Amino acid sequence: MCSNDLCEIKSVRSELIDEISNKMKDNDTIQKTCNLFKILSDNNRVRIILSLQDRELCVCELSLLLDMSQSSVSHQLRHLRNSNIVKFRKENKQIFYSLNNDEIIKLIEKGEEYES
Amino acid sequence: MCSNDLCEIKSVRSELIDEISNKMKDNDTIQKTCNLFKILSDNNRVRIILSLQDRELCVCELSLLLDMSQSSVSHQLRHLRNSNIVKFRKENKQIFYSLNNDEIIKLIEKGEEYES
DNA sequence: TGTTCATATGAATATATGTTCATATGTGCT
DNA sequence: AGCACATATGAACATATATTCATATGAACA
Repeated sequence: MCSNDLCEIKSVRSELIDEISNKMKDNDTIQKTCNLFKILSDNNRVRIILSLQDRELCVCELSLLLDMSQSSVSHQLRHLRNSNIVKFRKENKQIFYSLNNDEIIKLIEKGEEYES
Repeated sequence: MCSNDLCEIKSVRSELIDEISNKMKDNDTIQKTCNLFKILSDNNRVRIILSLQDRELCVCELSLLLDMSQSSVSHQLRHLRNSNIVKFRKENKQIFYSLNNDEIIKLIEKGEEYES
């Protein structure tokens, strides 16, 4: 028997559901992970990250390399900054971006390896 | 010197950009990876996947467990089916969903481990 | 065959997100 | 001080996506 108002189903295994619910990861943890994956869900953002592997590039070089407008690159870099994925360094008029570390590359590669 | 119309920047390192461009991964590969990450960018979808680890559940059990409407669960399961992440089995009136394999769990855990 | 349970699905809605456009900020140079 | 280069940013716009609502489909059962 099932006494919920979400659905009328009678054949729910309540004990199993309770058990899974208790073992379920903390929602904040899941949300944090999802936010990271969301960063990696955009083609242009991933291409920016891949471009910054092993070197630093300035905004216009990224813009030129990836065929994106300067504004678009800048907006995406802001997301990557906020997510602590990239850092930057000012040199004269230019701002050079680079990866904070290689962890993000490894994660992308794990995604790439999935079912391939 | 730089002869592009994307930006007016003169200090672009053209040779470096060409080199990176040549080494850049195939765009289809990147897009495919991004699509996978996009699947994992939604909290409810990830919770469905985590719930299906080690067992099969029917739609209403998922709905009850995750406090989502039946319709919403069903829509999300469609995405997971289309991405080949889950499979299903019919038993009488119910449809039991389960993971195709554990690769997706491992990927989620990799994301969780990132900067933690 | 009519009813209930279980799930799927299309349309509508609200929200989130990426890009563009215009402009602001800031640096170096003449 | 004025100008060109380099980047950042807010607003507007278009698109994508998640949820809800209503309804369709389908199986079991009386």
